Amino acid sequence: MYLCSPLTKSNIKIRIMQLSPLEIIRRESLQKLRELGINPYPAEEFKTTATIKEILKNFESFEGKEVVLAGRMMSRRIMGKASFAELKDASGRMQIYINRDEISSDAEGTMYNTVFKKLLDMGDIIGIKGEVFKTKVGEESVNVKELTVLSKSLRPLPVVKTDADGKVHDAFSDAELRYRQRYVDLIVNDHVKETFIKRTKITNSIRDFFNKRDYLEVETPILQPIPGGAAARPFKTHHNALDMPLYLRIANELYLKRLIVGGFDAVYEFSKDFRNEGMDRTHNPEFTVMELYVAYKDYHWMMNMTEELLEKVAMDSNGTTEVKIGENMVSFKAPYPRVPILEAIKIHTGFNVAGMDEIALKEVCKKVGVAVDETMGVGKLIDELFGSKCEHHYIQPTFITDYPKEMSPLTKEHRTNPALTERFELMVNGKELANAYSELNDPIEQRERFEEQLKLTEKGDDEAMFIDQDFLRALEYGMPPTSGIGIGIDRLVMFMTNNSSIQEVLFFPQMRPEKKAIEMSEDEKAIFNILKANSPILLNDLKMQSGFSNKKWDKTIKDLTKRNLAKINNTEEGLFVELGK
RNA sequence: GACCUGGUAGCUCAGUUGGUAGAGCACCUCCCUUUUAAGGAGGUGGUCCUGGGUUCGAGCCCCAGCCCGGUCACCA
Repeated sequence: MYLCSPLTKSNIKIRIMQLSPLEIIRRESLQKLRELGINPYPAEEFKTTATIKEILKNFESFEGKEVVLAGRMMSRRIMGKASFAELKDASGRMQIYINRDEISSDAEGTMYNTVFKKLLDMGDIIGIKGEVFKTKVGEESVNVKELTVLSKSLRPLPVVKTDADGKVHDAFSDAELRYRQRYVDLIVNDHVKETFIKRTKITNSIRDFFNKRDYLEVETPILQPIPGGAAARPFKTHHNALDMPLYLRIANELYLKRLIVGGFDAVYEFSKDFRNEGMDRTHNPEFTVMELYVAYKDYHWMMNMTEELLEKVAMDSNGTTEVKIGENMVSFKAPYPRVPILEAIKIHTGFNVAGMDEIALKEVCKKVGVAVDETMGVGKLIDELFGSKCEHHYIQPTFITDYPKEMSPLTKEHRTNPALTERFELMVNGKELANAYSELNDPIEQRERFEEQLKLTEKGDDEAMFIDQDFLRALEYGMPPTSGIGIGIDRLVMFMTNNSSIQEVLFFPQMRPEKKAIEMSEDEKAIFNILKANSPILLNDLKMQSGFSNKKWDKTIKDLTKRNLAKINNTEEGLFVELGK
């Protein structure tokens, strides 16, 4: 069965055998190209000699010279025997000039009059050979001598125009269409492409920083028998050969620590993690975290490293440490203030909650208007106070340090205060960007912490909590004192590219599936196939050929006509059935 | 999960108290050899998200649903 879905929200439901008029014209053009002996999808390599960016950057050295370019035709201005078009390659856009007498070898000017003007469309991928020149009005252009069809486009692209002032008209801006058809988004929205190029610059910058220090980039399992390292609902799957459940990782922390046990001094991984939870502007079911573990370091060292890293990332991706995020100017220039979480709460609520028990803390929460419930322990209450009363104040990068122990089961106890841990979160623009610890490496305490967590979650949590015995075994062999950090890469990219939605920094954000094609039943297919071969056909003949009973025939033909796949015409010659439009 | 916007031509969008569905661009035909949101003349194109209901009559009103977005809740 032939399926096609026009680029339109109202027709996201996939139509059967229905092409839009624009698509029909393009398919006819495709056929005519073939009839002219032009392969619309040639196999040969097309060797280019330059990119558009190079030409525009060094125009003087290219002017008057011959170049070969390939790209997508984004617009056309046809003026009789000559035309201008816009060619877009991976590096940029430039104008090309096409003259009938230059590109056509025959007297009829077939290449120009028929191929270029009639059979090519906006969106087609072409190759050109020609001479670089400047037009009368000073636009850098290529005077085309040879035109090659490299790939015919069968669907019309959205038409986006930019005027002389740089103002964009009729922008392709519908978020749903942009995310579902990111390829179209990337073709017509240059700034979208820039975002993703910047994303790669950011990850390259981080890799460069770590590799220069001889930190080892590693890969650890995505399929894990025990989803550890964080508390979140995992995606569950099943391994057939082993007949056992497996989980997509929610974090890679416990595996990286095993590698530190194994004797690597510093390992890092860009980890695609998966969490089976809600989706919103800042959460996608799969997302990227960069985790780094360095032996013989503590969280103070990690803060210094983080400052240095982010300053470099800002420079490498934006060329400056001052980055505009929403309405705020944020400076990634080191150093960043360090504020203990209890200090932050004191500053923003006026209450010193240090040493308070659960009852006293709940009292404070009530006074400052933070909702509480029975399941909340000391750690959760402090976290809640910080989250709702303090977090949003930290626009400039700030390390919030020394979180309560209860909230941090993988973190080493604070060297001077046993109620706290050696942990920091880096806040930027009022949101968490990174989370780091002096890692807990006491295997006995680690086991106890896991068991405490188990008790906490038993209170009324639907998230299954497992104790990873193998991880504990590894710790029992001895892990050096280590500091680790996780940086939310999607969030970092959002900051550096000034996007407020995670979907803008993921090529293919998760979406609900488009509506399924309406499948034809076997009976409908049978009728439809007869009809396809003979349309129009006398209704009685069609019925005879189908061999269906009266009832079956009636139902099937009614379903087909209802969906416009078939049409019944009452004429003087009799009742005819023909293919629907 | 709750609430709020929205869904109309290929794209971006109008659409009055409920009375024959509109514009710009794109597309098609014609003119045009340095234009640039090219221009001029003419034309084609619609499951008004889906399904019910009210009505003589629904793009518009009512009910249910679908999908995007936003806000909140949830989320180490």
